[in-house]
Amino acid sequence: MDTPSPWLDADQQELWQDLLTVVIALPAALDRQLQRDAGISNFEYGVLARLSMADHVTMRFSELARDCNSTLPRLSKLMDRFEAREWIVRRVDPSDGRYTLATLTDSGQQKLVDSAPGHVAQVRRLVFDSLTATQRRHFGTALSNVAETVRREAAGGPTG
Amino acid sequence: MDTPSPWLDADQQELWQDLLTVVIALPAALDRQLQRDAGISNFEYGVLARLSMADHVTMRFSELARDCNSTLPRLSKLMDRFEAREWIVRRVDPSDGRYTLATLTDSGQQKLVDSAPGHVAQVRRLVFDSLTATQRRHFGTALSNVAETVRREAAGGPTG
DNA sequence: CGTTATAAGTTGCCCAGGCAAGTAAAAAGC
DNA sequence: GCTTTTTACTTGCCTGGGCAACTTATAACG
Repeated sequence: MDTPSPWLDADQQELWQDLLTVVIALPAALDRQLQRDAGISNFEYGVLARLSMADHVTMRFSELARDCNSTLPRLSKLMDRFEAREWIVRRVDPSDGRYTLATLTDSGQQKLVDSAPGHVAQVRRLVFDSLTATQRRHFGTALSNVAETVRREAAGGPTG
Repeated sequence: MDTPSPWLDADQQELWQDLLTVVIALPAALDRQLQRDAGISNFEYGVLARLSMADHVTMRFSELARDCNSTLPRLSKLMDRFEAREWIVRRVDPSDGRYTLATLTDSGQQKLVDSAPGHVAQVRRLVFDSLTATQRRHFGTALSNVAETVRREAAGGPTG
């Protein structure tokens, strides 16, 4: 392979700065709105949302962690809090004692329903309203590539 | 105004999931590489990089915080650590005692120079290599809009 | 000028999350 | 079938970062 120039050019720098702004400030903005209006974080919202879409509103911890871009310790501790608020119940998987199942309770579902509209509105406002229909398509395509690369990295990646 | 449909459609959902993956997993991947190869975080790298580009490698804390998407308390504590490692020196702005100036030391610059190549390579690998030239342009345009919106939100936003 | 208001940093308290070590259950090896 | 390994989750320890309260320095007001 030839020697790749070690630095980013001006265009790349600008894109990179904007991307940094988005990856840092966007989650912060989502957290602010959810914290203010619903007392939960963006991550917590995501877990409730994912569970609500599962069969019998029930999932294994490991699967839930993967889908929510989380680690197991992080999810385990979150579930402690959710259990205390009675938003989920924990039980050992009867078919394999290593797995733990989380099931969303009625009040957990209610919490999601209550906080969803404000959150969705915030997502619209911060992301979709900034883009034309064409831009949205292009953005989606490019983003899908980057997301795929990053997902692979998060798994075994180039190290494994 | 008419009633906006409260949910995202399928395309929007997909874009949104990819965006969530990127904003969560991309910083994590950057942190892993930098932590492993240089013992610093992505945020710390960004602060070193920004300072290195300033006149006399010196900036006011408030300005540095803005440019690095940081809060003052966060930056203040980071500077405690950097000062302990002698990567920066702190001094009161002689022209206005409220401001504090941070100046990058030689070893601070050295740290940046040492860690830059690996970091830049990681950025290339995770972002730019996933995109064609055309996608990169489109992506940059859309991203710039979103970044602008999010920056405004981080400042006074719609509340202020 | 003395008083009040505003701006820039700092500190303390608290909590979330990372990592490494520990536990428990199932699968593999022999 | 007993030991060893692997998988899934949990726990403890430690650090980073958010927020609110405090300190200090200038600006604005009268």
